[in-house]
Amino acid sequence: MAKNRVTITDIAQEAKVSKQTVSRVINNKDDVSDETREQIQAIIRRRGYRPNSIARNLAFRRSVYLGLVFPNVDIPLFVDVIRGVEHVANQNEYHILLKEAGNEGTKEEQVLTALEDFRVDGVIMVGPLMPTNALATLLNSFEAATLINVPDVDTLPDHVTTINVDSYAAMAQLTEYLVQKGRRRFAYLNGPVSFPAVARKQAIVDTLSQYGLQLAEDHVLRGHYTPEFGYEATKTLLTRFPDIDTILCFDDRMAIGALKACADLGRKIPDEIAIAGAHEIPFSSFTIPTLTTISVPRFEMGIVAAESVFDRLNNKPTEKIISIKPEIIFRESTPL
Amino acid sequence: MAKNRVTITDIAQEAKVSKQTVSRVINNKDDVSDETREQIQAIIRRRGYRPNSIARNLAFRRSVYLGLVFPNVDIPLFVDVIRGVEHVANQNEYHILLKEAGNEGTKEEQVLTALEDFRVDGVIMVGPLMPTNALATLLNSFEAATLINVPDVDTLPDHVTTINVDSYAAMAQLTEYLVQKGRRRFAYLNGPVSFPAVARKQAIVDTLSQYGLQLAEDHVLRGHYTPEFGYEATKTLLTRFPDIDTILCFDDRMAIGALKACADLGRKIPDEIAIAGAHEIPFSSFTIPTLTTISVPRFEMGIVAAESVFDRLNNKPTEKIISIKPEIIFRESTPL
DNA sequence: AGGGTAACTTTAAACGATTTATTTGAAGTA
DNA sequence: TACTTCAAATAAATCGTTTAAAGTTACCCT
Repeated sequence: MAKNRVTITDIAQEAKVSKQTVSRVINNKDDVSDETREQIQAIIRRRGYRPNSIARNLAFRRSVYLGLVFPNVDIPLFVDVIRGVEHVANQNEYHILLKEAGNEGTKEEQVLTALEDFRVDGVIMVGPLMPTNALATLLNSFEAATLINVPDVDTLPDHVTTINVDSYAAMAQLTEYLVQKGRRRFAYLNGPVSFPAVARKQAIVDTLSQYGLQLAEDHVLRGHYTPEFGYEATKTLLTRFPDIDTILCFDDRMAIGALKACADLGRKIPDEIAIAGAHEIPFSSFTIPTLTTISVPRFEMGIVAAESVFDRLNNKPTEKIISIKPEIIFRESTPL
Repeated sequence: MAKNRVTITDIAQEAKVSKQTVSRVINNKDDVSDETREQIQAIIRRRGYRPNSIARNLAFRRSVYLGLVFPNVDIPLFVDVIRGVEHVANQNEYHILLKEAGNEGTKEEQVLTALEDFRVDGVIMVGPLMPTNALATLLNSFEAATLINVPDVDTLPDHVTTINVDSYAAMAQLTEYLVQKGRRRFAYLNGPVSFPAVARKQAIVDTLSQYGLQLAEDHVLRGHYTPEFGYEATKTLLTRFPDIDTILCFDDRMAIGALKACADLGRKIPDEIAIAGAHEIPFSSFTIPTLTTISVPRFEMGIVAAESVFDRLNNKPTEKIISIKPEIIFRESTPL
């Protein structure tokens, strides 16, 4: 039960010194004799005193909080990014306030406002969806902000760092590879609206058109990051367009559903149909067949994001735009 | 950039009223005339005033924070439990402070102490590993605490709620089913030390012994929740003990590795070897063959955990010990 | 007109720390 | 002795809000 907690005043009284002397001891400052210091420390230990962080944060002007905003905890980046951020936050003795902003960005404003109320020192936001200029205004309230996967990086204020995965380049490279292997009829299972989702589709379209090919609109389906969607979508596509020879997926989870659908339909992978995913997950090298995927260094993104925030807070020079190169991992689901 | 923020004093000055009147307006209290109220609200809107939550929390004795502690963000329960907790926290206008305590529980004390410093109103802790009596002492600092998956529930203080999955019952049922299908030589891929890990193994041992069978110690390997471990462990086991006919896994991720290993070794599932996992993941119905698994209602656990905390905070009557029944989902990886 | 009451407002004191002066006392210097 | 210097400690103000108590009107009633 929340007991009546010991305060700095209690300690000061018992030690027969002023609160300020106690405060000095707590914060390891000078101007306290060794004798007094030890005596106060002994009392603190004995009484089990722990300074109230809320009061402390009010007096400091630092809150020691970092806001971490995801559209949804279900997105592919979530676990690894949070691991990276936690790691760096711990090193800096910061704490993480976690928020969901909704898959359609509906709660973004509300969430940022709440974080502002808590005077978080910095914000890391993954995949914001609101208009960039409105976002820029909201972000003005924070000393440091880092956005992951966001378009229009140029129009953002100076104190905002952006980290983008170069989704376009990776998908273009993968598409080109498959075209050179003789693939002609591409389909794309797209994810919920997001910046990388748009970029990747554009990469496919552009690359195909360089070869005089095209990605038909009815070969593109949009859905969630689930094997269920991948399964159903693949069945639908292959029923309607049996000559499809390549299915690119926004996410490995979808791709796993696609693999299963092909297995159920008796379509050979990769001979008849090539399949590739993205956002490597631990399972993609354990599927049957193993899955070709675009690997995004998610943990590193979390690390870099958090570091950029702390660099801002400490007025260190920081890059404003950070681009991360994904890597294509070729496995059995695409032709050699 | 952190600009100089508008305070309640600024609003009071501009409205030519006292801070307290403004406070009343903010908190929707009585004793303010409609005229004054509207006027103040207008000023608040115009100046973009937002009350400082830190100062607020200091004045209230509620922090509006919930601490959420996991051993690691990589554990099977993580994403769904957090979703559940977030959901309920949002409804109550609470905020989540997320903490990792380490897979060996090394940081548990440190983390709980930090949460105490922040005066979180309640704590939800998943899979604590420290000795129960030490834990009980630490939890005394909180008004409400809920533990998920913890042994020795009886020795915990009254204000602590525990939520346990009845891992023992489910695993016993599954084992019995497989024995009745004629399986005799069981192996078990165990997870990192945790309460459910211990309980499930015991369930296998006990059930087998009822049938005069036993789980040989060298048929039990321990490792992390990864397909890699499942893969390697399965290969090791099947090489050393080719007559194993059942591999039970602590987690679906391991089981997926086991499936792959059997495929690589040319062992037929389920005819030669039955495989089952636990903690249903989205993929387990998309593996080839599909995976039999013990399904734990993780999202509901998050919901229930958060609700129990709020019930405590609001002095509503609450159950002290909540037991959750997992469900066995039979699929292709075990005999019909 | 006096008293009572309701409707508002204001003053002042928390909340629990830090920060900014200021004071005290002892030691050093000329 | 008188003056400066420095360390050690204290007092008071501050952070931005709420809460409790006191104060002011205005209105109604007899």
